[in-house]
Parts: sequence; C-alpha cells; structure tokens
Amino acid sequence: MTESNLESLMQFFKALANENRLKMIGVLAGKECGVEELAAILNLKAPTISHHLGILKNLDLVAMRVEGNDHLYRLDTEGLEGATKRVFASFTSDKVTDLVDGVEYEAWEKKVINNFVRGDQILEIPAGYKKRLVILKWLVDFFEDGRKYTEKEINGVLSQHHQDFSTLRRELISNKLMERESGVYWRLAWSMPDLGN
Amino acid sequence: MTESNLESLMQFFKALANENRLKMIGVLAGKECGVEELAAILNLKAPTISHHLGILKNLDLVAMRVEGNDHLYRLDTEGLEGATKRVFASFTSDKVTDLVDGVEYEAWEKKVINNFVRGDQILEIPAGYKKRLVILKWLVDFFEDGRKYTEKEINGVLSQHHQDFSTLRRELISNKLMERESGVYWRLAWSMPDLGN
DNA sequence: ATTCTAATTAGATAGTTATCAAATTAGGAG
DNA sequence: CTCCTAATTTGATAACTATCTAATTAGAAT
Repeated sequence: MTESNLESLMQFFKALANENRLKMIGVLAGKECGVEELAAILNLKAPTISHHLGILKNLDLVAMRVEGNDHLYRLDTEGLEGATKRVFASFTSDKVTDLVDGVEYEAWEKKVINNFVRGDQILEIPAGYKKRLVILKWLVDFFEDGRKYTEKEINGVLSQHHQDFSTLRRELISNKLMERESGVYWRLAWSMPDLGN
Repeated sequence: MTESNLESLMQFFKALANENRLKMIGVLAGKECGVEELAAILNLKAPTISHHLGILKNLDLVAMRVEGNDHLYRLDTEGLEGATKRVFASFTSDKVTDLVDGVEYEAWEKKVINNFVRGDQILEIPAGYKKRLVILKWLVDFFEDGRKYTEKEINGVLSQHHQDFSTLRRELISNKLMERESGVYWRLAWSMPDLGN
C-alpha cells in the first residue's frame, strides 16, 4: 500500500508529465484516432506515438479497438476519472504523510549525534541551534524522569559527558529540557526515540 | 488560458513525477525540515535537495521560513490543495479537450489528400478504409447540396477526377455520402472543413 | 571584524526518456 | 497465396534531468 502507493502515484504523474501525451489525451477526448492520424496531428512519427500510447494504455488512460488495419484509440474516460480520483485522494491533508513510511525520519539526528558524540563524550557543543538541541535531547536522557537533582548532582552527571558542564546546564534550562526551582532540578522532556547511537 | 493551461498542467505533473520530490512532500507534511535534515532523511546531498525544493517552491507546493542559519521548509498546504483542485478541474470530462486548441486537427486528412490527389485528379483510390473515406469526402464536395443528379451527370462529374467513376459512385453510396432512389442521386454529407488542399 | 554554518549556485557527469529510422509483425485486400 | 497497409518493436541517438563536487553567498556566532 505505502511503497506501491508512492510507486503508482509516480507512474501516474510521469505519464502525464509530458507535453505530447497531454495533447494526445486532449485530442482523444474529442475523437477516436488511429496512430498515423495522431502522428500527423502532433507532428511526430508513428513509432513515437505508439510509444506514448503504450504508456497511457498501461495506466488505462486510453483504450483501443481494432478496425481493419487501424488501431483506433480513444480516451478511457472512466480510467482517467478513476485514476484522477485515486491520485487526488492521496493528496488530501493527512494522507500525504503516508507517502513515506519506509523513511528514516531520525536520520539527521543520528548523524548529528554521530558527529558530535563519541561514546559518552560530547566532542564539541554544536554552534547551530538545531544541532545543539539534538545533543541536548541526547544529554537529558541521562537523567531519570521524575527524580529531583541538586545542582551538584547535575554537574556531576554533565561533567561525565563534557567539561563545560555549566554551559550545558544553562542550555538545558533555556531549551526547556530541564527545570529549576530553588536550587532543585528535574527533567522535563521524555525520552527520545531510539537512535541506535 | 489554453496553451498556458497545458503548460502549467505540465509543470505540475513534472514537479510530482519524481520519487524524491514526492517523498519530500510526504516528509514535509509531517514536520518542518531544514535542507540538511531532508538530505539525511532521503539519503541525498544538500544541493540536490535545494534543487528539488526550488522546483516545489516555484509551484507554491512548499514554503520556507528562515531561522538562524537554517532555511526551514514546510508543506504549503493551501498551495497544494489549490493546485490539486485546479488540475483536477482540468481533467473532468469535457475540459480535457481544452488542452489542445492550437492543434491542427485536420493535419492527417490534409496529408491524405495531398498524397492521393494532384490538382483535381485522384491519383489512386486508397485501399485503407479511413483514407478512402477522406478522399470520398473530398470528392462529394464537388456536388451541390440539395440538387438532384442523373446517373449520367454523376458519372460526368466523377470522371473528371478519376477514370474509375463507377467504383467511386458505388463507394459514395455505400459510405452514405450520397443516396440513390429510382435512378436519381443526391448528396448527403455537408462540406468538409476547409483543408486548404 | 573574522570565522563558521547552512544554503544556494555553478559546472560536470550519469541515468533516463523522447524521438526517429529500420526491421518486424498482424492482418486485410487483391 | 502474395502483396499491401498500419502498427509495433528494436536499436541508436539526442535532449533532458537528477545528482554530485566545488565554489559562492547570506548571515549568525564569537
């Protein structure tokens, strides 16, 4: 459903993402045509038309009947409407998300952690906001949820990961990952999804 | 409207006729992303992502805001819905025909006439049904509409265009372009569109 | 100010697709 | 049965597009 859905969507769009195929659909909507006739109308050679018709036929956008030596093509109105409806159903609001679920949403976070953490050691505190936040979220996971910590305890944990524990402590607070009240600290954020580090 | 309509339809389909762009839409429907983040998720390099985003942005399918050094992209839901609706509208029943009106519908008939007629002379009666019909339609235009003809008159007119007037006469009848009753003939078909011959 | 960061643009290359000419097929016409 | 006609298939080529690396830009951080 998901992968093949994306695949079939793509097939549909590819089929229509071509000037001459669109024109063919327009022409065939008006009248039934043989291959040579289409070739003349669109200023192309017959093999090219055959090629395009093959693509459209595979998706049931056109249909064919034989009359004598001629292959008469026409628009498959039902096929077109059906495909159109199916496609645009996939593009309403929430459905779009379904296009991707084989996708590794956390790839970038993993990469950031890989680049800035070795073992348990933070090699460097990232300058950019987004990356720093990733590291802070990784870091906050070393504190138990629900437990209260003294500042000394906080510093103890943080200094296991990087020398500049006070910057880290400040950042955790300002980014709302931990909270402090009258000298007592506790974490706010929940665990990150497993990043495999 | 017409030419540019086809053009803009094509732009839309081309934009979506690509696996990675579809995936990007799926991802961005779920969350705002920076370029590097998308690059990591889709296993591509940043310039490639920029390239794709440019295409999507031109069509208002995604929108961007700046935060620090990051360019954060998100799905432009309204733009997407709007484009989708517009496209969908172009594909309902009769609208499809509007895709082509700069197109020479009679190109093939012209070509047939050019190949089988020189001046007023039919060089050869086409074997294929469709082509023969084109020539017959060209031929019937030499008879006045509403006037009655004797068989002798018919033969006289036809023999000005080809020696085998009796075959032509028979064909005109069997193809319902002329009718006969008790030795009197009259034409049935109306004039062809001007083919410029 | 200078350095750094993320994004974009430019240029090059590889993969894909449209197109045509030539060969082949399927099936009517004589 | 043989020729003829229209379509398709095959193979080659040209145009286009996706992708990458390297160079550039815009703007934040120090």
